[in-house]
Amino acid sequence: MSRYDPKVSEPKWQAAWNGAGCFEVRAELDRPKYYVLEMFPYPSGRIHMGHVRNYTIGDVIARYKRARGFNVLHPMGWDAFGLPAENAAMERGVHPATWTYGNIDAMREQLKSMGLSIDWSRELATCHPSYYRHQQRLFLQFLEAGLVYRKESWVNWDPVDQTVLANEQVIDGCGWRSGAPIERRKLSQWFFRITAFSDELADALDGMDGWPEKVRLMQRKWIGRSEGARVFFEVLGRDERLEVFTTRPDTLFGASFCALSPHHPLTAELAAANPALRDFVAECDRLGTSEETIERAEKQGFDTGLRVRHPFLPDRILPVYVVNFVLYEYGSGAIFGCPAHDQRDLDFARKYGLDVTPVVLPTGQDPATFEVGDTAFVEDGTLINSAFLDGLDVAEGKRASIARLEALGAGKGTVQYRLHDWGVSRQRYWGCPIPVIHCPSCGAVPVPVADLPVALPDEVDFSQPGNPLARHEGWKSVACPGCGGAATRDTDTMDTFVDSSWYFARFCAPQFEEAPLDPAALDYWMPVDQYIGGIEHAILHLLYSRFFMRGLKQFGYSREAEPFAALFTQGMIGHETYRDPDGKWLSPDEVEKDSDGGLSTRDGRPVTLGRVEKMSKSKRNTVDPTTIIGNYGADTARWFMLSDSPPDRDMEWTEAGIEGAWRFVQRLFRIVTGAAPSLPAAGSPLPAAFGAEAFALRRQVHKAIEQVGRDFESFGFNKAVARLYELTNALAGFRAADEGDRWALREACETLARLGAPMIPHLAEELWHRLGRDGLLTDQPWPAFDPALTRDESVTIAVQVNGKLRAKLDLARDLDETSVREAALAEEAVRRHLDGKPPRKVIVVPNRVVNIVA
RNA sequence: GGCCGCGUGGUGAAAUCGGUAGACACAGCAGACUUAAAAUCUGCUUCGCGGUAGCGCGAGUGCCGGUUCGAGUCCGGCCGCGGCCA
Repeated sequence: MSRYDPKVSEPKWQAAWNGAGCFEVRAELDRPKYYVLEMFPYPSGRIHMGHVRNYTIGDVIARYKRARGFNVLHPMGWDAFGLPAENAAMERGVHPATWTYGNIDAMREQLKSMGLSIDWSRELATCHPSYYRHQQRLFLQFLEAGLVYRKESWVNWDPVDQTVLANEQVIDGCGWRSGAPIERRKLSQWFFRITAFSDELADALDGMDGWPEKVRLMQRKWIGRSEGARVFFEVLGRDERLEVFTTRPDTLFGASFCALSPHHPLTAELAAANPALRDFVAECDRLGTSEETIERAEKQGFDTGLRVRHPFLPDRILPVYVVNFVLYEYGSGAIFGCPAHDQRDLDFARKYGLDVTPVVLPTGQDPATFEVGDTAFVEDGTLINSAFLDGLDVAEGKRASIARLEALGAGKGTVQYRLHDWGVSRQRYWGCPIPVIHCPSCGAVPVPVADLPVALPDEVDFSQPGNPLARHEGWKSVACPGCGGAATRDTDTMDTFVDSSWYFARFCAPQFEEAPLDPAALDYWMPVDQYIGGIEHAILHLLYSRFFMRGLKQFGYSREAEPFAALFTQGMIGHETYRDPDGKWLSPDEVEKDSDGGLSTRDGRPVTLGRVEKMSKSKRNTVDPTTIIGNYGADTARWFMLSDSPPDRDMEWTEAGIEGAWRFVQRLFRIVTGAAPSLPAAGSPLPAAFGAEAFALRRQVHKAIEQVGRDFESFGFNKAVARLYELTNALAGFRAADEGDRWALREACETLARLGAPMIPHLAEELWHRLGRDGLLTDQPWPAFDPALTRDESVTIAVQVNGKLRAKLDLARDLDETSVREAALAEEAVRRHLDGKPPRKVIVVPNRVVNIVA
């Protein structure tokens, strides 16, 4: 018998789908839509296993929903701007555009070989002027709406990439891409006013039940809404007040000092006249801006000599320090320190010998003896030593303190967020140019819409570090659109997160030219019904997209404020790691398994097996999807991806696993094609009667239809795989003897193909064809199950004595309780365990269990 | 340190509403076919004890306790792993 050859079948069916235009869709208002989207890839040049998993999951959903009658939008594009293209230009002298478009061509071919049900007519690349032109238009609309602004600000400067990074792109004080330690610099930057939506972005999370709770929590924390108060302290000898922010106005009576951020304006003013303070600030700067580093660093302060007056106690005078643990970006950049109830303040107070007065008493403690040692008391309790607040709890104390501050004009209740506005200026070439012209007399002037796009110049010089656009005089110099005078373009480009903040909306009408987005198309397709991608984008990309969507709504492009109705985050793919005797990492194809299970290199040196880790170039434990698809075909790769591990969990790629999937693909082909010649003609009428075997097979078939459908709806692909294994096993052991048997066998074979189609689409088409069916299986609706066949008429009931299984009964479904009880008590094993005594109690759970209490 | 998630055979896992723990697969073992190997097919495979065997008994879902006729599932405490935040 011939083997299934994916090298022949897969291109054949891909061509057939392509020729029939199966996946090219348009808005059809009378049909329900379903928009499936996987996070679009960065065109690095090759797909990796993470992509295979991501796009396989999405494709199963897309194909399943399509069979279920939905008008499915499943597009693909390229997140094509970004630094690697420039690195390639610097290292290899290839133009970023050439490099990027070449990579896109290569990866498109790889993705196509997976047999994905993608509407390729909608393909877009963010680096193409036909895309970024619209992005520039959107930028100007955000600008007009006051949602984009320019300000001087401290930035995280990546000295290796020579660019600015957003706070969230700084990880452990280092650039997220380069890994280089970050420096602080002050630059003029463009910002998206994401904080205009802080409350809304946080509040809307509550209703987003299609998102994992984990991601919603991460976003909520990122936004970091906290309620507190601004408190004004009178500065002695100066005609000004120091404003501090606190989340604990209830602890004001425990204040023993005030502290300024090294970047507070007052610090700068004092430092101008004080070299020692200047040195201290410089030392703080070396810490970087990472909150974690700052938190871990030893608390240090510098007494400015300034003194302030306590707002409630005119006689209480507090010292003002500049400290290394207060962030200028958060709150007002100044705090009051209450050592007894804040750990950082306590560490600081102990170091500098400041007063520690407890003002919150833990429940059950005696105020006369309660003392704070090395650990601040941060929980709820009763306020003491606090005049009019005494006796209140923390929440009441906050309210009362704020009320008094407001009455005295010494403060105000306020809400603070951790979220900052989104700085998007990047000093790079390969990004979307910011469509603004700087004129000496008119200031920052938007590029007129008619002049868009502001296209990137082709001629660029990458021989020096820094931004080639800033050195490109021919491109930079323009006439001011306002006054006509000599002016220069903004030479920064946008953070690539801007590109990915609206691509999903552009997919709705990617060729629409009049405007960035077609409101009618968005109205039909948006929101994305199912978004699928990695957890690493849980905060930034998803939060920026949610912000952008609110802008798009405001500009009338969208009626929806949320882009993604449901989100699924897939797990990572791991692989064993290997090292040679020198400790160097080895790739899986450099390692051989000996007959006794030991590992060695091809030249016979011993190999140390390391633990399973996420596939990465540095550990060399990657497996190339092209090789896998070349050797086994796309269906085998897809099948293994979906088997065994639930898709949200990390999975391990193994040789044995892919071999097992390959064997299944072959087995399924063998069984179905082996049975095909003996089957009744396709579409033969239902026989009048079935034998017991055929009836049992039909039951299993219809149960599988019900279960696999349910599994797909709930992302239980591993369970769907298990059901199809079961069905295949049943089919393999089935011997058809009469016409009814053969009819049931055809039904089983066809069902197997149809249920498997979303996961192994090429093989399913091949089987459908070999079973004598015309047309494409891809165009077939999802099979319906007969509810009469999914309910067994007899059930197995477990009989327990004192909760322990003693017997099993095969009884008619829904048999009356008395009969079930009798049957259970009549069991020999039950009688043995009852030891002749009457049962004390018998619990009968219909169709499931009988528990006899002895 | 805080918050969240997860702990089930040799391995990945399943158990949908508190009701037969281990479906399905991988790996392993035994057998059939074959000159042989591969492939394929059949069977076994949670652990312990007893029995020639069918089978019986006991234990068992990280640990300790609780609720319940009945707990992998619910509750409390602990331990371990992972993630996020600090």
